[in-house]
Amino acid sequence: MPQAAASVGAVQHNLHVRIAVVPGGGTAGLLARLRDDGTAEGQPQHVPDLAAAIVSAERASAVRWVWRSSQLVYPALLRAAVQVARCHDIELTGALLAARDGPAGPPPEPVALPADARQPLQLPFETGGDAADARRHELAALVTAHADQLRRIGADADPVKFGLLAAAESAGGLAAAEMSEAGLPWRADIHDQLLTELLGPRPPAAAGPQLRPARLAELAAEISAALGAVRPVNPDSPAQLLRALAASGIQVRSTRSAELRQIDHPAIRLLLKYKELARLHAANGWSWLDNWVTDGRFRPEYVVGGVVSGRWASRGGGALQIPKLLRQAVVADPGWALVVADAAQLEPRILAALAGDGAFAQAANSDDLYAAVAAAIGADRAKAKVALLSAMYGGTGGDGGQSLALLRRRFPQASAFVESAARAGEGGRVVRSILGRTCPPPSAAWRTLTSEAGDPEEGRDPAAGAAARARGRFTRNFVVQASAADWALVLLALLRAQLAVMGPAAARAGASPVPGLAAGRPQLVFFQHDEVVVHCPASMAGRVATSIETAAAAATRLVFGATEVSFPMTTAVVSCYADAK
DNA sequence: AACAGGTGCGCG
DNA sequence: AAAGCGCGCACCTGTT
Repeated sequence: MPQAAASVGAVQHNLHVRIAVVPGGGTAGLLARLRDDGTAEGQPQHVPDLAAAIVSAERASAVRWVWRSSQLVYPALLRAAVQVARCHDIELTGALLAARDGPAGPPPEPVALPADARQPLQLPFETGGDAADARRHELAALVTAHADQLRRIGADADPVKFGLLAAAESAGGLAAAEMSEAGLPWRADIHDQLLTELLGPRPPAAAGPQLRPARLAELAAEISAALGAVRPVNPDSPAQLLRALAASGIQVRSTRSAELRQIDHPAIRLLLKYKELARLHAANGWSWLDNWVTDGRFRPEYVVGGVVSGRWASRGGGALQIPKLLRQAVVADPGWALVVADAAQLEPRILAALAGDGAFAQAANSDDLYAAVAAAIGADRAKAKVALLSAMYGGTGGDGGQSLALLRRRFPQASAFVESAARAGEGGRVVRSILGRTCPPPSAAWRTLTSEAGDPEEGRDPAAGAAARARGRFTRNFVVQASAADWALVLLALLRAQLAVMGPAAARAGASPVPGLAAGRPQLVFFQHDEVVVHCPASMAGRVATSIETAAAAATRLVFGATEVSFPMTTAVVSCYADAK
């Protein structure tokens, strides 16, 4: 399928014409064509209309745009309805290299920037020689930094994989900006109705932000009464609550829901209900709606590589912690559909592919990995799942300890793989993901604590052993979580490329819901670790679903080469997000 | 009034 | 049901 072949190019970092870009001076910009070694070819070119220059260069050939940061440069282009196929993001790639090389590594060569560089394309008019000079210097610094990064990628122990990581991370930066621009379809009316049903009518703003909605006020009063408290207890205050619970004979160490659920008491039932509703009100109530949803779209800001493992984080709006309840408010536009796909049981499958454990890979070739593992060790599915998660996260196994032992015996190589990562972490070493993302080194405080002489298990600060084991759990998990993030990122990059070459649906499928982005085209609108959501004309949903399958298979091949392990996607075409599985 | 740290809970 | 890992955010409380 030519489409798939084209999309693989999206994450191969060395196949395209590279052009360095410095925007600035109103709609203008400065361009420099680069040779394979990253040096500039000829003189920098000043273009009065950067957006137009980018569009025409993209039409002429396959370009990888080299710029400081998609986060800075790309939103303005998107608002001008310009999408690019691929880029080299200096900041994101620099972070990957810095994590790999550490403080002792080559000094990062920062791109020297004028003070106004954080607002690209904002200056309405060319302001004369000084600004133009600054941009020429910025371009020179950019070209130098890029050449340095290419050299350092090439010097990696596995330059192909690390180059793939840099390309995928850069593609992630483009996808993140596009997703923020497109926004997740969000029906404020449905959200508001849900809040009103659960909490009571929205308190008038004049009453002040501290006023509880009716249902919460009612529950708070009932909790105080049920605890026989003389003065009203604020259920939002763990300290007050702990005292009031103790006074009525309820002994708990904390006020966590998990602990309270063990207790059978009328006040506790009310309290658990209060906590659930208060959380909804505080985190995703009317003020969230006011702040984050406009024109029927939720537009969060994603932080690509914001988690050390390479997962994305988000800034504001809690985009990656949207409660499942509120998926009811995520509804496709009329005539459009949501294609929701998540990678089933991703992390244990990743471990299977990483560890090269034949028996485990065979189990991971099943649609239900946990069931296959259960059959292999002769335990029930629930126990097998707990044991497997314990093996990946460093848990003690609890009452699943026996299953954990069976797991070690039946899948020795997979066990050894995570154990070895744990030992590395305990010893203060760093570990890397399959594509070469590197975990942070231990802090100076950790080194001081753990480096005291003596037997690791006795005769020293017990906190040292605890700290070493905690780091072991971190690195044990890192190799799996970060490799899963690698795989998901490559999938995202490939999918994005496939969607971009899908022609727009027939005009009558409806107008684009996103002015500025190509009309009638499928749009990525959400990415949450191992799950993607595409908003597309309903007539294209089948093709989008197929693209996701194709992208998953291609990602597996690029990241792991030939492997027996399968990575099935659970895909649903729905009009409401809540209806997906 | 602003800030830091602790607590708690949503998501994967 | 939580447990092991990774996050962001809101609220409370004590301090500056």
